[in-house]
Amino acid sequence: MQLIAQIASISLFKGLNTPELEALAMIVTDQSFSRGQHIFSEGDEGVGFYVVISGKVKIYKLSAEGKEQIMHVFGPGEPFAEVAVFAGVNFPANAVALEASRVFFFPRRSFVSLIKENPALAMNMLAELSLRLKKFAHMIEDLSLKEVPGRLANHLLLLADEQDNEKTVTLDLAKTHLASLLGTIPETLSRILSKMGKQGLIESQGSTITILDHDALSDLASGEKRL
Amino acid sequence: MQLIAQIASISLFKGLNTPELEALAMIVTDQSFSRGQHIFSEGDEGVGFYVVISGKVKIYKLSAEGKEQIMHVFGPGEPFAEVAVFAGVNFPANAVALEASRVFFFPRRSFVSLIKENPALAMNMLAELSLRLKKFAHMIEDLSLKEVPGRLANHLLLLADEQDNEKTVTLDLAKTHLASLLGTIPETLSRILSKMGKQGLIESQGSTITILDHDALSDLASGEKRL
DNA sequence: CGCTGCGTTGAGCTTCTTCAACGATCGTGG
DNA sequence: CCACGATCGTTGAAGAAGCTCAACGCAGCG
Repeated sequence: MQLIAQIASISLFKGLNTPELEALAMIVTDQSFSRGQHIFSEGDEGVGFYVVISGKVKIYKLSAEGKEQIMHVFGPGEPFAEVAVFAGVNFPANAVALEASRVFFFPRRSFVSLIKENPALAMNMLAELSLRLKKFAHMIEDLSLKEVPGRLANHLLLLADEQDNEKTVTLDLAKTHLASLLGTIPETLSRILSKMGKQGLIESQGSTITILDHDALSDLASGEKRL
Repeated sequence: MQLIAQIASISLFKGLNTPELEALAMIVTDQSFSRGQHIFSEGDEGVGFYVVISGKVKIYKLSAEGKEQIMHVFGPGEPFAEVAVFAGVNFPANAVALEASRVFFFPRRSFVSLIKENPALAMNMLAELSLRLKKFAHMIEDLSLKEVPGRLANHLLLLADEQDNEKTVTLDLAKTHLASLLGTIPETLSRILSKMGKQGLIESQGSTITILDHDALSDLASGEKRL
């Protein structure tokens, strides 16, 4: 059946055999959300976790004044909200579909019993959480040790790497969202992009950015130079 | 034997039976570090993880200009550097003993095989990593959404809570370190402490701080008010 | 066609950092 | 046991980075 195949294609579940995948198929719920729709809110009871099948989901926090910090944007194949499952706490952030999205939901109780029977699944989950932790550590480092141009440069280089394209990068996020992900606001991002353009580091046209001076971006990203 | 008892008292290993604890005792290395001594550096190969037995260990990152961001300070009973074990990567940060410390080291390979045999251990580790993730998420939120006074207020309230003392709090860290943990510098921290004092929120004498206006601190911590 | 969300730009201001100086404390070696 | 150096904490003055507020063009969509 198609469902099993879809579950098997999730990297978190790789290495599982057919009966195990079937067990997962038994407990999963298939959910769809339209653009802008709320998946859960900070403080909701953490009754399970999700895997993005298609679309894009942002996890974010809001300040008292309404400023948003995006913690993560998840795409197809990526699990989110696992923390609530294993720490046994309420969701510590909000989740919204950035575009029409389909997600699989795995309820906590059933999933925990599966994982207890299944060392491979446990190891996959440990690896996943560890990587997440590493990303967060990097984010903390960026926020406190680098200025916005450095964070942006870093992000652009990462994108170039992911997209296998030395020179031309396509922003996968609206600039407003990118600003929030970098821990700043759209105005600041806009100014810095234009400054980078004037100094010949990049060329920016809409969501397409051409990297003109890779080395200068690297220097910015490592905090060795300033704009 | 004493070693087994010490291992058993580590909360990460709670619920394990005697043979399992003995297996851990077989692979552990007992290490001691004096104040200021280096435990590992960013980029070192992640060959295992640690548990603090006594003393205090700080995990931190350095910027290009030498500014430090403390990611975490671990005390007795707390494990650190697990990420390297499960993500199979090099240490992403530096570790130094803040005072004379004793730590247990568990080598990666042996530990991974133990965890594969042992669902309870896996679940404990998952819970541990999840909590860590939650703390980091909170730190990111603080860094990007709150100003320094808010972060400090938050920290003081947390300490008061931990220390079960509504009014009087003892800083467990040198102010220089506290500043680094809050993502700022000693000068700024000092100014804010004195400002909080002038406004009657706290009274600060060395590392002892008396909370005079709990509500005002709460307002600061949630970002609803300013100093 | 108007509306709404996005992106950009300018001016002013707040917050925080930098640089510098100085007093206090603490541990250590003479 | 004292003296010295090092670390720590504090304070002041100046500067930089980024935020707020406001205005405006532009595109997409209902």
